[in-house]
Amino acid sequence: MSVQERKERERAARERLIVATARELAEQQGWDAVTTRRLAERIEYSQPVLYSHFRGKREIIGAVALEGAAEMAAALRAATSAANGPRARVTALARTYLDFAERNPAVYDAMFQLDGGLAFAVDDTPEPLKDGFAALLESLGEVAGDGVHPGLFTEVFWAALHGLATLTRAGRLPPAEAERRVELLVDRLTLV
Amino acid sequence: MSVQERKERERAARERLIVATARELAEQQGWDAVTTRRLAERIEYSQPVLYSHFRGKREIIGAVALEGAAEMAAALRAATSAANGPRARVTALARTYLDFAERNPAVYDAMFQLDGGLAFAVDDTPEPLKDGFAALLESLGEVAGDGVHPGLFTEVFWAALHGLATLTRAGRLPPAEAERRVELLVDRLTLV
DNA sequence: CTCAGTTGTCTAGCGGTGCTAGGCTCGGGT
DNA sequence: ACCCGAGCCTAGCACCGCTAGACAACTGAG
Repeated sequence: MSVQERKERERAARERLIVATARELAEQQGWDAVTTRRLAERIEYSQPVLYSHFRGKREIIGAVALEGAAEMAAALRAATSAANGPRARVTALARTYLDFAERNPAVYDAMFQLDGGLAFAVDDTPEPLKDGFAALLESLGEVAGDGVHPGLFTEVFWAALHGLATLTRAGRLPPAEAERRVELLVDRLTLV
Repeated sequence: MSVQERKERERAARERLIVATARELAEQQGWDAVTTRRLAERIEYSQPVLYSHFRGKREIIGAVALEGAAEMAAALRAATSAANGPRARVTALARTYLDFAERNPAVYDAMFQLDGGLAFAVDDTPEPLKDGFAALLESLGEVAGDGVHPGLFTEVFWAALHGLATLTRAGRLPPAEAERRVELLVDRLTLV
């Protein structure tokens, strides 16, 4: 039976290699450069091997997105747990979110711009995505204000962060004033 | 000279036809379905004709985006001019913005999600785009609050709207509570 | 009225894409 | 020792954006 186990381990390792390589290639040259041929060449296998792990390119993007969601959730929790008081936590959260988006543009795209075939905001949403939202909710729920549903508030705050992240990166907003926009957003949206 | 003028008119008409057809096809079946072949077939010309009007597909997307920006600016101005008082204007603005994004998803994508080769937030930004931002600024500048730069406030508010629009349409936010999110956003961000 | 030249359009094709059918090789179980 | 199936690759499909080059039609000069 050990042979089979070894094969499964190797298979799992190769799957991680595919996802890591796709992510790396996307960060280096953008998602347009992540073609099945190039990806296959980089992992030193032929194209069809990719399809024995994933249904298609979309699923590979989805796998990168899930990896990114887990990382982002961890980053957000690390930042907020190091801050004192609700207000400071929210500021740290916002900065960390935008920082993550700026430092990992390809991963951020996989999560929110591209079609990775992932289900959001429904029952069978993958765990990392739910957990990412939960990480936001933990800090933002504190400052929603009385009578405001924490989930709804989190959605609105998140949408604002997402808008800032995407518009800035797409050149729709000048990057110079980014920090002042964050301050304004936190100032206005949070109570306390 | 009249012959030349007629040809120019026909040429301009055909260019409008290309843009209108691209937009229609994108709204019907998504931008993925807007291929140069299909587009050429719909306008009943061969592919190369497209390239005598536009440098490439990107420019066609850009043309749809400009058309959309002009329409959106007009819609925003119509909505805000019909509302009484700064606060009501902002609410009307937000609703109209999100409504436009929902009703014209392909056009909204052309404006803000896809690469239409357009320059934003710089000197040689095309007029319709500047005007769209101006339409936002007219109503939002009123409620920025003392000491807050109207342009900066407009950028933040716009980012929030953009985030709501894109996340909702991508299935990242449940559509049911959309109206309550707008109310919350306007409540918190606007002073007065 | 003829004819050269320009203008406009088309056919055909290049190099790329995501994806898959079918054959080959090689290792494991009997 | 042999057979068989898993695993991988080569080759190819249909499509993509884009373009070179041939051809037709119209313009304007003689």
